[in-house]
Amino acid sequence: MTARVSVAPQDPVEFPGEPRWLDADEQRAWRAWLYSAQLLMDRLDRELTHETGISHAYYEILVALSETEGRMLRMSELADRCLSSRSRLSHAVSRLEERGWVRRQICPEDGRGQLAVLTDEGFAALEAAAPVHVGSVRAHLFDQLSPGQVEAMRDLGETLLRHLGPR
Amino acid sequence: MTARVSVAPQDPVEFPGEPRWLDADEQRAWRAWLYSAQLLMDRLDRELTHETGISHAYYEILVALSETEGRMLRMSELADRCLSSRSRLSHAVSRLEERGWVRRQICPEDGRGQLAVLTDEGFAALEAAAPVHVGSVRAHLFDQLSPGQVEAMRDLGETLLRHLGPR
DNA sequence: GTAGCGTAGTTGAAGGCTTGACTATTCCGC
DNA sequence: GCGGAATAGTCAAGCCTTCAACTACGCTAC
Repeated sequence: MTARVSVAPQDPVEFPGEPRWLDADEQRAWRAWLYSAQLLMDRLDRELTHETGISHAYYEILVALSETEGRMLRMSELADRCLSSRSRLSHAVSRLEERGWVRRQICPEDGRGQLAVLTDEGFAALEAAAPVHVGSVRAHLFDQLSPGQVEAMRDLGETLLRHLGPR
Repeated sequence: MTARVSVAPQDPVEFPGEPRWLDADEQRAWRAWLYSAQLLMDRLDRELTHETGISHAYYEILVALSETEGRMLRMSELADRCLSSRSRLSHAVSRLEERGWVRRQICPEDGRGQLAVLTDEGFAALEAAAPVHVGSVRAHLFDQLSPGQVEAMRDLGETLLRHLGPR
């Protein structure tokens, strides 16, 4: 993490000069954010996987598909929505195909493209998993926060998204 | 159904009946948090790995060791501080050992235990990486936020940690 | 029509992570 | 001391992700 190690006055190319180290308050804020984010994601993923056999990554794919007209999306569009690389998504869809939850279909408008289509079995699996996931998010996130904190969380997230966000 | 082996000393969550679904505001807050957290972590890890060849996971191990008296820790203590499983840490330390940055040492007080010790080379690698990491955290996090937002971030993180947190 | 380039998506190898089993050691009650 | 339970750590198998090719198609200009 942000160790306060002193460094020789030699300039690394991209980050020249002595960096502005984090002060004690920033340290504390950063660690609290990092630890809580890691623990929360880990917890949600574990509970979902354990109760339903669906990892959070797979869950996001199923959700993204279920929210579209026709329950289908181009592979790259799906990858973008899931914050996933093309390659990663391709592998993941292959594994979902093996489970019978998604199938591939050649895209009519663009011969290069593929459509990932959510099957009825896939939708049923999602329906079964959704209450578990919502339960976890409530228990470990919303039930722990005041309305003001929820508001702050949204504000924080949206501010960061404006900087990091999809282009 | 599932055996539900609870690893953490925490109540397993029950998911009875119809869940309390997220309303539109909660949805929005949740997605903003989730996406921003994923993007930020991904960004920090990528920049660090790209500039220094050290992944964020390895960086955390080096930092944890560097902050202790004697720059050494028991394997399990190190795993806890890095939010890592024992197995994962054991693998990671093996790879850090191959790089010459950490070495294992039998624990004098407990024959079962191992100490992970940060070498001088490891400390030097950390010194070189630290400015890069701090630069990323500043650029993508603190430079984007107002003082009030930083305060809110700390509050949020600490509130969640009280619920999820270690022991 | 075809050359050249950009885009969409897949693939395979390499390596990291997780799970569960396994060894070795210590602790504790007798 | 001794036997059983608990603890520390490692290891192997399998899954997942990444990276760097690679195939296939579309678009534009000549």
